[in-house]
Amino acid sequence: MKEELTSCSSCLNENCFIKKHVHLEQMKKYIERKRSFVCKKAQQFIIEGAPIQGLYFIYKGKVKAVKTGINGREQIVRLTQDGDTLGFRGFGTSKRYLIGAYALEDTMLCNFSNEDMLEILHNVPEFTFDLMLFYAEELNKSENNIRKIAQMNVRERVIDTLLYIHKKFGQTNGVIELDLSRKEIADFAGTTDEQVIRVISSLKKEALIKTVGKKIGLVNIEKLKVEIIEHK
DNA sequence: GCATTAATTGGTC
DNA sequence: GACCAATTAATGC
Repeated sequence: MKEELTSCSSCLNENCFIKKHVHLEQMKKYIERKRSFVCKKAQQFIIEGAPIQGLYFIYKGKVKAVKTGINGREQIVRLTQDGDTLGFRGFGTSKRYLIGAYALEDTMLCNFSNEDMLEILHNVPEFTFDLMLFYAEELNKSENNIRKIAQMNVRERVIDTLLYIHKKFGQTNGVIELDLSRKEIADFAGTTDEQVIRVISSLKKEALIKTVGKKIGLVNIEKLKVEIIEHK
């Protein structure tokens, strides 16, 4: 992971917490102290259980956050992209990261140290307020995910994750802009890769989706939405 | 082009 | 619906 220069002033991520408050005078000194680096595709930059080294912000790229479960099975708990925040779950209360994080493509990251983050939380109320709203929203999302995994069947869960990654990462040239393996879709939907493959091939037969190599494209989004509408 | 890895399919429990 | 095995497709080097 080599060091790289990313400047907040030229950053285009309007949804980034740091960027949102970069105009505040108190933020200046922290921004100067931030560290940034590039993480290559498939590399891990947060290790579950390792000591917390501050908060990460994605400058550009895509990342999965995972929790390791029983007999080594992984659960993808979050997928993130430009401007998103990582490592906030254990922040403040835990000394160690509660998740692991892997780059899904070459990703440029910004990192603020623990000390700086704590100082920001104490000194910049606008920032703290926004972060609190963010936590509330994230809590709601994760509760929704619990419900989905508990109540939806496999087909519905796969459709749901396809719709989710489609919405979050978009689709160009008819395929979703995110390189997830079938295994990773399974880790997200809480099932196995074989199940995912089976759902994908029946959806393909029904002409609701299409595949180009390992890439997936949604063809009939409305029909897919109808299938899971009662779980919304 | 070969070797490794991922996707797919079929079968068993 | 998970786990296993065999085949085929894709990808790295």
